[in-house]
Amino acid sequence: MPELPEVETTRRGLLPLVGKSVKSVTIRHATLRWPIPPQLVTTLPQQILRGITRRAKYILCEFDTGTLLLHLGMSGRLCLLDDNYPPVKHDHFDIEFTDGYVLRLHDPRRFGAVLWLDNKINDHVLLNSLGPEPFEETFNAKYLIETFSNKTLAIKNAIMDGHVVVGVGNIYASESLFRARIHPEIPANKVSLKSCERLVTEIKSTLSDALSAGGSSLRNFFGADGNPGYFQQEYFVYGRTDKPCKVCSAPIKCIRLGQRSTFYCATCQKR
DNA sequence: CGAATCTCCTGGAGGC
DNA sequence: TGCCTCCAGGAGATTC
Repeated sequence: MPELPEVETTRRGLLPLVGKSVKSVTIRHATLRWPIPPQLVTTLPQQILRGITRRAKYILCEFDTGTLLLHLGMSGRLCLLDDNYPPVKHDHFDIEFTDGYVLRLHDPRRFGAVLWLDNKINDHVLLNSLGPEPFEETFNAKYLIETFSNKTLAIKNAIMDGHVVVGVGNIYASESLFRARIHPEIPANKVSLKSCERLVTEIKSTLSDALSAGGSSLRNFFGADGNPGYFQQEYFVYGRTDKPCKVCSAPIKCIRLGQRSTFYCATCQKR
């Protein structure tokens, strides 16, 4: 499932499309997380793609009359094709450009989204209450302490909440907590300032390490060019149940937290 | 309000 | 080979 580094890698891979003019839009399977708006077929053609930005895990394609919001869900992949190749199963949505390039959404589990935002995008309900981007200066230990002050839920669940900070998915939540030596079950409001400082540092470095590695490592991620644009990244704890901790050799534990697998080292991450 | 649970969906893995 | 069950997971919706 694409986490923030995969989404950002995908966005960068799509940048060659900026400046190009839309020729046609094809919707093959409209029922993603929400229905793909049918009016895209008539509104997008002849518009020029002005820019591609990102907020949280949303990819935002700017046109003159609005913004196309793309989300990859868990199994989504955006391919940049140099010709209109025959679609395969789960190729749900295409934007064909006048020079032959095609932006194609492939999403087997259909948790992804394609939406059209008319208004100022920051007013949209999906975007207007998001927390800071992890790489922003405003995401710091002081902010975390204040945000956590009334939160009793487990710290791991807290950092996966997009209203706290965006872009920390299940893999990087476990990885960041390990690197910060924080037990995932500690109530958020019990995490000390020192620990929050380490956590902020490690969330930033974990995500930026993954970004420089070209995304993450899950089997269904592909770069925007359609190739497996990643290499297997070494995790400290994620998916390493019972394997030795890379720091202390104790066996890695796996528990369920908020219906999600959570990995940690009981020796390195004290309660 | 916060917190926990439910839900969407398909493919792959494992059991028999 | 086939069928069944379980699991994976982003994040909004629902419930308490």
